[in-house]
Amino acid sequence: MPELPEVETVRSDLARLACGDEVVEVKVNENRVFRDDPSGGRDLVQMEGQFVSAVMRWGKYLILLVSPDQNYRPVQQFGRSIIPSVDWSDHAVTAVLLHLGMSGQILLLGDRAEDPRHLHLTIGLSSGTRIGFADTRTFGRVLVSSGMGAGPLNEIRHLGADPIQDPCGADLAFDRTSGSVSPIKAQLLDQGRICGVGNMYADEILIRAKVHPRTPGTNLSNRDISALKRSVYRVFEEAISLRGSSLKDMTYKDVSGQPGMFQERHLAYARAGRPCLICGDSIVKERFQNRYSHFCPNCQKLGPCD
DNA sequence: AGGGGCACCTGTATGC
DNA sequence: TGCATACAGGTGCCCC
Ligand SMILES: [Zn+2]
Repeated sequence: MPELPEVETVRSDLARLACGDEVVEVKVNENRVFRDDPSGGRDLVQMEGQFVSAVMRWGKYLILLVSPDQNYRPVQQFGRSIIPSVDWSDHAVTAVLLHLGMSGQILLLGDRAEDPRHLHLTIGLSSGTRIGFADTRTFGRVLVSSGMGAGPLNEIRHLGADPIQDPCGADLAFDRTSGSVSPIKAQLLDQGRICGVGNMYADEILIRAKVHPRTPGTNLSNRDISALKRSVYRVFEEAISLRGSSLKDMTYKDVSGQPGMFQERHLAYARAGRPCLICGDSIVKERFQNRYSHFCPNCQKLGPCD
């Protein structure tokens, strides 16, 4: 599943492939990807003839900046705090937002005869490169942002701190954690507090911090909060360097179809019944809010008394 | 206000 | 073999 490290891997590959290229052709095969786009995809088609200025990311959203000016580049293209602070109101720039949902893939396409199934959208570039958006479960979506100017894009205004993009991302993200009774895992999954964490990385963060997923925020010590912050960085930085996690189902692969390698470092996710790599006890799998949590009942205790 | 529940979707795996 | 069911889960919306 594409979460922050997978989307970041796609972002950096796509930036290398597409920056400076002209959008020659936009082809739409499946209108449902535009269900949240006010123009139903027409605005994207009208970008033919414009140029890719940058490929950015906030949480699990990919952000393509497209401009009629071939030489325009946003000031902080490779820096941090891009979305909240850069003022591009003096440029003719449009942001295209892509969310991969559960099974969305950005793919570097080859021969047309070998196009994959569920290819909903293709973007042809002047270099000859064809970029595809394929998505079997169709939870992914694409939309052209309505508002550019100072401050965040309207459509992702609700997102909280991005722990990698924001200089103090994890500090910002955890400032309200111990004031809420919500289970810590629900707080990690809340994109309005910290964005980019999904079910898989939530479990990997929690087991490294030795915190039980159902611990209410109000029961967390300062030590727990510090451990959680450190785990967020540890997990995301290592997962990005290993190009994300690809499981058996291969719902995530990179733009060239290659798997990531962070799944080999998993301590909890998809390891139910196998030994905890810290203490040897069996990892358990437990229903949690329409998903599953994977954790070690010995390393991650719920209360002070058990 | 904020938290819980659910719809959306389809390929794969499992059970009878 | 075939049909039914479970499962994977991010997001947004409804409801309390
Ligand atoms: Zn353990």
